[in-house]
Amino acid sequence: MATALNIPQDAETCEVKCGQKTLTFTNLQKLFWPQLNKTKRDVLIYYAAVSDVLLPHLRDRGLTVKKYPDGADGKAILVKKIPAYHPQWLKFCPVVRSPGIILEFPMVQDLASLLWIVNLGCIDFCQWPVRCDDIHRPDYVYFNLDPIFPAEFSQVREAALLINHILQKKNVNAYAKTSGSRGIHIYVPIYRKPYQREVWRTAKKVADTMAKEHSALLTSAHIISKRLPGRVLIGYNQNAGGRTFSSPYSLRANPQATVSTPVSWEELETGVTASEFTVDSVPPRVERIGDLFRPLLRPGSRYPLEALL
DNA sequence: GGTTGAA
DNA sequence: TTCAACCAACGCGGC
DNA sequence: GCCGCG
Repeated sequence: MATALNIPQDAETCEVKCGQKTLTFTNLQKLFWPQLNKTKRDVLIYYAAVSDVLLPHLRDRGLTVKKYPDGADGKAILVKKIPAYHPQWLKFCPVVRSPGIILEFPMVQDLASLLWIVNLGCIDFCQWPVRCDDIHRPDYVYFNLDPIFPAEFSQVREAALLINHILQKKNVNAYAKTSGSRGIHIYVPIYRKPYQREVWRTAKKVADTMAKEHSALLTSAHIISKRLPGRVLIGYNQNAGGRTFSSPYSLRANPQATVSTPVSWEELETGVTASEFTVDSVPPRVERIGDLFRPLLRPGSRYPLEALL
């Protein structure tokens, strides 16, 4: 059952009980998507509605927070250090950046933390691929598929299906979500053993091999000028240290208010588009089919990194 | 968007 | 009480 | 060492 947030339609501010915690929502009528007539209130209601499927993916992972004080078309402010005024129950993941310098990344451990961060003016969520108890060993390998002009989303789908087919031949199950804009993200859950660097090296090897063997469809070139037009980029560099991935079910700050949405391989075969998954359509979809990314949370669905080679 | 701290 | 300032930074390859 | 990239 989805979490419904009880905010009066026309309230400008509102106090909400979240278990023992009390949250104050502010500027609720602020238009975040003027063309869609969607407000900050709609963002809070969206995240509450999908919180059952979103929270397990965010749990124990550091986040980078992006604020959009002027809505989805406005400037974005990246906030790595949450200011001192945060509630005392918000949890952090301390990361030693260099000797004597410790950065504290916020973690969303419950609904209250999620909504407190959303109230800062946050639209999209980016999470670390590692959990805080072992910040050097990722939980998954990640490929970022992006169309290179004039390629379109249909080619990205085709590329995703090809990559899945190749991984299936290695008896590896992968999971896909729309990026929310023009691409698709592919996740392969791995045992937490190899260091980030090793995961990156393997991702590069896999991407380069696939691009070499299917050069009419794929490219893995890091340098933009070396990417052939009309191909699909299979990006591996997000596996490098210190990078974050956009979370599943994250809203995107684009004019359509799309959502980065897990999709099945069958859906990709029958031709879904990225634009059909939005702030309006995703909550009922999640109610209907649950979380297609749930296997990523189960220890039993993981592979040794070498299985991808 | 929210807060702090200076004017 | 008003108002400006602040709010990130790094790993990787290639050259 | 610096640039391009994300």
